[in-house]
Amino acid sequence: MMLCPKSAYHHGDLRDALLVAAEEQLEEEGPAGLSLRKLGRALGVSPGAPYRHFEDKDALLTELATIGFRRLYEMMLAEQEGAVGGQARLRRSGIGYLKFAYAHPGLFRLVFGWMPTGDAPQRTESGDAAFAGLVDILEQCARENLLREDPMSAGLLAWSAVHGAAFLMIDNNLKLCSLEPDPEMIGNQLHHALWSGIAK
Amino acid sequence: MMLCPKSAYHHGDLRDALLVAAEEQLEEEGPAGLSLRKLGRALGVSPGAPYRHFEDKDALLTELATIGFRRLYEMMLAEQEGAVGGQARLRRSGIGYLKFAYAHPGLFRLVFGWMPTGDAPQRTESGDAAFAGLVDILEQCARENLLREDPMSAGLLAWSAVHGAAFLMIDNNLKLCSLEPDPEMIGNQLHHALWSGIAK
DNA sequence: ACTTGAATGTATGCGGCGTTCACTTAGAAT
DNA sequence: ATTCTAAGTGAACGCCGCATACATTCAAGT
Repeated sequence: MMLCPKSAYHHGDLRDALLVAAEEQLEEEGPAGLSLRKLGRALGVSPGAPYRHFEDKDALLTELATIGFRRLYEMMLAEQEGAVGGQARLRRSGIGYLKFAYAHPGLFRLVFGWMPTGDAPQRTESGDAAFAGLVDILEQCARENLLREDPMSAGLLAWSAVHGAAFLMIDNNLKLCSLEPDPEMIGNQLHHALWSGIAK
Repeated sequence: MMLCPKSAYHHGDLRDALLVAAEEQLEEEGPAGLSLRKLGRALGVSPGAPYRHFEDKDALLTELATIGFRRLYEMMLAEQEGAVGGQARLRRSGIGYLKFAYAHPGLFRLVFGWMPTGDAPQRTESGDAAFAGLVDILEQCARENLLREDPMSAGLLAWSAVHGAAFLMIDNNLKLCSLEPDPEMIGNQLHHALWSGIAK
């Protein structure tokens, strides 16, 4: 392992460098503006070099999406740290979801909105894990006898709501509701209405 | 207006033909796979011809997004036809939203997920109109004394939920909840949980 | 009917991109 | 020291977005 490359010829850690630079370009210019050649140029490497580490552009984006999904899940876990009770955990993990989307809108959109040629299996695995986390929380709620419905139905609504709010936030559509794009605030408001329903 | 072009030179209705063909390509290959040259080729016209009708590729996509937003709104209106009472209207228009996303996933993603260089004003207008429709329904609910919260808060949750469910549906993530991507069913389930809340 | 100007489509070319491939280099294993 | 392999080079191909100069058709206006 060569962490400090002395030779200009071999970069030493091109694969990781590509992923880091790719995420940066993704946030700045979207998936269309991301170019392997540009990445190579930015890292002082030839146009063909990235292909030693990724089969093609889709492969890089798929890996980025997989990493992004894992980081989203980690953010949800980190945010529930210390929360006790199913309701609090649900609220905090939703806020984690929104915080991630707000901090990394390009990556968030890549993870969900952009499917690199037919359901990459690794990405789906990450998704399974994240959803399993949500179900775990809702099952705790069920054990605590808090739920009106079965965990799956509640899970659909909870996930849909936070997922949709994340998109509305990063697409700057919240102004239609006269709301600021503040993950903490939106998350709390969402949770409140979700928990007790919108009807009398 | 020349609807049946006799001369091979002038297409006669290239602009509309481009939009139609573009939507087709969008659904088949996504916004990245959509190419003005390919559209020209498919319509038997030179590579530069589309630029007589659209300033650039972004302009075409922006127009497509604007049209898509309007059609989404129309589908929501059509679906509430005949429904009386705020609650029924809310449920039906949500189902219209989901039906549109399910029928035109590429267009739906374009409308929301893809922002062609900085907030095209027309697209935003269409969004305003659609959201105004939602607010109208919720204000009717408020007049009927059905709502626990103010219309805006309820609107945030309702829109978020249906928006998120639409994305989960077209990204084929509903299988994580063991649910079929059936707009009518999902819409009803969502509405039920939304209306009464998930908690006891 | 004739002219004229605008609208529409063609031909061509530039630079960037994804991708491939034959070649070179550097470092590790023997 | 030799060999083997992973990593990078540089040139090439075709496609793309886009710009420009040119050609053709249509619709008035006289």
